[in-house]
Amino acid sequence: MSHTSGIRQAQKQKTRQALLDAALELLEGQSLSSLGLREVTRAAGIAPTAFYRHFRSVEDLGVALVEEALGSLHPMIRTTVSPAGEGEERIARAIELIAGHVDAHPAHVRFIARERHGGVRRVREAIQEQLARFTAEVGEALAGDAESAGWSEEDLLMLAQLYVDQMLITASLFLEAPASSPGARERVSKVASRQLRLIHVGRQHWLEGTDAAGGR
Amino acid sequence: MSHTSGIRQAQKQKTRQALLDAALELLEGQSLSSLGLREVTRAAGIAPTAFYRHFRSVEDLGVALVEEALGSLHPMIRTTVSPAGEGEERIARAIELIAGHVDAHPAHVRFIARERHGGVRRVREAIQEQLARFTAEVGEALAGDAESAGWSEEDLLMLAQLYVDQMLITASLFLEAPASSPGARERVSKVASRQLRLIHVGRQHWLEGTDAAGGR
DNA sequence: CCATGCAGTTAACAACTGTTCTCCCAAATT
DNA sequence: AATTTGGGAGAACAGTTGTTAACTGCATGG
Repeated sequence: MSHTSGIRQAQKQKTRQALLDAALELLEGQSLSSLGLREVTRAAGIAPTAFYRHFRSVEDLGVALVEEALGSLHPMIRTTVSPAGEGEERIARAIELIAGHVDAHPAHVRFIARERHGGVRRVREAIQEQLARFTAEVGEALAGDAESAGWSEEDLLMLAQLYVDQMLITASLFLEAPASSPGARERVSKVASRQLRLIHVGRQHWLEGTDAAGGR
Repeated sequence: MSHTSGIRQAQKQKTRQALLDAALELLEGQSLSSLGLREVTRAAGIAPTAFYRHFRSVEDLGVALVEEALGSLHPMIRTTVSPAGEGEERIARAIELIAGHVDAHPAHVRFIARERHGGVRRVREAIQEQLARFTAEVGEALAGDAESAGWSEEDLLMLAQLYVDQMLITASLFLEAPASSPGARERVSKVASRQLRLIHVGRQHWLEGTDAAGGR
């Protein structure tokens, strides 16, 4: 049996993490499909062959990175949609949360944005699966909101998808905005919050043209 | 001086196109940053060294592909926003146009979606530049619409950006929907049209909470 | 305290990469 | 008709790649 503690297991996970970290750093300047096994081990400071003790291939390493990156994104998305405060204030808080997360984990965000449509199928699928889960969660959170009264589950999901995609776009824009220039940051915030507001307005008047209003 | 016609020039452009075509096909299964020069020339049926007669590097080949891909996308985006017909019908036509374009040029669409956030900086920038131009054009088209009366130029641009991003997302979803399953196609169409409709509703009620209504 | 398990190393392999230089030959120019 | 031009081919280069095999040393379980 494998003890969860022990010097051995700890060391193994330590170099495993070193591999993940090294890969993530290298991936800021290239895509996963061009990331070499030797390249990663070199950056991590271990022999090429030791790689196989942790992953079967670079592709597997990529899938592990998806878990790591979207695991840290998980709590954020939930908080973003949390129904506290008035509309305008909620939007501002959501934007700040996104900006903060991009500042805290830029490499993770870049990795997801890049590999979401990237060249490695299994990684793409892993990201899609996680994002689908997020969308479902956001949908549930929206269902608990007073403004969602009368909404069909189908429409809630399409709105959730809109929100999730909008979050990713905004995150990627923050990533591109140079950290040195607060002006660029401010511009991204402004546009993103207006877009969220427009979606919010559309949400508020959504049922007016539907059967729920009594027409047909 | 160089004649624009002539057997020589024609042949050169023919093999140049063969390189672009071969690269585009290879890029369906990987990212540009992992595309090799020899790989491309092999698929195009020419010697590796002949590559340099057309491009300085694979990176340059990528930039040329951006021109080709977004050049063909150019007329589409314009038509999509064209202000003919009633709201609901316009949305349906826009979705059909996107679906049709994805069917006609799947590799181009995939390339743009993949490399927009991909690992090659100059290609990323080329795509960003073209998309910014599209956004500006869409903004102008929106300005000529009756529903845009009273809108600030700033808000028109943020709406245009929302539309352009939405188009790309929808296109990428069509790409992922297996061509064999018309059911998946139908589902993508349905969600996308509802999202467009929600944005449209938001657009119609945008000015209600603003200075233009007389408040403040 | 000894035997086992296993993370990590070293050496070697065939295959592949981008790039340079030299040559060829047909089209274009004179 | 003679000469220049330029797209393409061929060979060779120094590096790099993923993967294999056989090894070493140390934490672990009996």
